[in-house]
Amino acid sequence: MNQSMTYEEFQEKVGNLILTEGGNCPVTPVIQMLQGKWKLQILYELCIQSPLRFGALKKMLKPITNTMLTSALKELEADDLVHREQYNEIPPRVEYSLTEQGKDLLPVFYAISQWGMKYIP
Amino acid sequence: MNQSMTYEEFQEKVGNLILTEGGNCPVTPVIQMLQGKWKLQILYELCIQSPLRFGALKKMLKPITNTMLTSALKELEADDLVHREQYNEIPPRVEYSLTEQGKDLLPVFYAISQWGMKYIP
DNA sequence: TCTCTTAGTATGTTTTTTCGTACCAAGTAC
DNA sequence: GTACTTGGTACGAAAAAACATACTAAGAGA
Repeated sequence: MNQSMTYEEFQEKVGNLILTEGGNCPVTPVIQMLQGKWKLQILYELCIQSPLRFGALKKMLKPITNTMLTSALKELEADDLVHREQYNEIPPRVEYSLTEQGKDLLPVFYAISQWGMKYIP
Repeated sequence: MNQSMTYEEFQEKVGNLILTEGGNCPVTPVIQMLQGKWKLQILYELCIQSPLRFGALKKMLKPITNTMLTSALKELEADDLVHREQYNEIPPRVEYSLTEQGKDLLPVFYAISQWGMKYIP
């Protein structure tokens, strides 16, 4: 969407879409999929830099615990947003990157960054 | 952002931005502000239809409880994303709408809806 | 042999969210 | 006088999320 779309245009476009789809909303399930303390953060880090190893990701999201990072990554993988590549080396190496579906979330992060640049001091 | 921006272009643009801002990232704080089970849902409902009364909002987010809706709305109001207009009538009437800052989140929801239309069956 | 490495897992506990129920004001309709 | 209305609040209980800590494999280097 270009930045010049008005509120009313959005209501018309997306609002009508939702009404005509009969409850099959294209936004609500996505919101739910991205819910959780770390998911958006992880996806965003992988937008900026990719692939990233488990340890690197952990360092970037600093106060995160192993358990949290593991479980969030598993869920993102299950939703096919993140790809996990395991190399059978010692010590182990695992690299995480965005899938095509994950990369398609870029416009979301771009829109967020636009808002942030306007309003975050 | 137009849909044709590539992953690499985003990395370059936003990635450089973050590096040059020295940790003052325009995305992370926004993500955190929008965190919580109901906040994005509420904002989205107010994108589609506005203003909405407390009761109407509650109906749209159906399994939500009074407590949750109240606290989420308060936080959104504190972040100046949602405006609360109280009419002194009996029975009480309170209407919620997006502020200008709130309306500026439209591109985010538009981007989400684009993703949803592509990938949600 | 001892230590270091990485990418986790297992466990139990603490902290945070969320829920459920009851309650309020104060005017209108019956 | 009774019930109904709305937009909440208060409280404790239940559920969920997050945490800290300890542990693993299996090779490299000292």
